[in-house]
Amino acid sequence: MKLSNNKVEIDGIDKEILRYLMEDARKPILEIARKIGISGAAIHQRLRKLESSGLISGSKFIINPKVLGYTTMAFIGIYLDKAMRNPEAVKQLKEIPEVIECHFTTGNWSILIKILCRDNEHLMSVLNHKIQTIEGVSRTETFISLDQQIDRQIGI
Amino acid sequence: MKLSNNKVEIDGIDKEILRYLMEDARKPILEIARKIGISGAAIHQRLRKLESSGLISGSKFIINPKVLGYTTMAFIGIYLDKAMRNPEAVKQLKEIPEVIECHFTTGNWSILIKILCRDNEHLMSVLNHKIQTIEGVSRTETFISLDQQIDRQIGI
DNA sequence: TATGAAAGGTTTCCTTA
DNA sequence: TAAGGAAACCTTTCATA
Repeated sequence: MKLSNNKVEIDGIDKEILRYLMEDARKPILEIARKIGISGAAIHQRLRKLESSGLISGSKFIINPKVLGYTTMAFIGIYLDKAMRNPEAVKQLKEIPEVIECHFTTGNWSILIKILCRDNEHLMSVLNHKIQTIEGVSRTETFISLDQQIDRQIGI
Repeated sequence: MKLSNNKVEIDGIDKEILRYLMEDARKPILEIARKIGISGAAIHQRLRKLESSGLISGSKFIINPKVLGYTTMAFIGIYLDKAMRNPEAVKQLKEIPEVIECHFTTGNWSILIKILCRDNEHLMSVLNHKIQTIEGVSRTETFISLDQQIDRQIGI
């Protein structure tokens, strides 16, 4: 149900279903159905409702980049020239596969990105040859993530 | 196959399977099997291999926090007193449900976190009553994400 | 909002190349 | 070591309450 403030209302059963599937998207629906005590078809119907409300944006297999040799994660604050149209810079950032997040932010920087590289040498090369060469990028500040301690979705 | 440099070697079929499942974790395996031209059982066997290599860390339903009323994302750089043991601060950050990422970083801050709040008022309350009250936190710098333009996994 | 039933998909095991 | 067939179980949709 969609409330006037545009939030979606979900009940305890919806939450229970989502908590299982947020942990493991391929958990058998019938297994969840037996734990909750309703039919599999009822769960499918609720999932369709949650999908059309926009609460569920999809499902993903999560791959571990370290196993592919991507061991260096970094945040980069980007200063853009006043003259530069931000959307053009973002368009170019999208072409860089190492860039995995990009945010327009308040504060000193115009843009904050998260990037994933094989090692420090690769990071330096992406900075010098891909980020710094984008038109309008005047300066960057790099923060390497030495260790990620928390990575989760909002609790429901 | 695990190479001496600890990277895992995957072939074109593995990549094709993963590309489908990284987009949609519940995509029918038999549908993928028909597109690739091998049996469903062969795909399951490859997925088991990829799981035991650690390349696949699991699967998740992705929920859209905006639909639950969480519209304000922010990054917070945290300065810790020298005396403070960082792991103790992280332990306390894990208890704050709004904190969805936490990184030890190089640079000015000890810790960089990403948080998800309902609105600016909620953000201010988390900062003042939850983050700043952690022992050892001396100062914070907040960057609100006005708009996230890129959010993806590493390409394979 | 929930159900049973039916058609098709998942997953495992065993066998084969 | 990688692939396929078969069997038991699960998913998904539909008609229906």
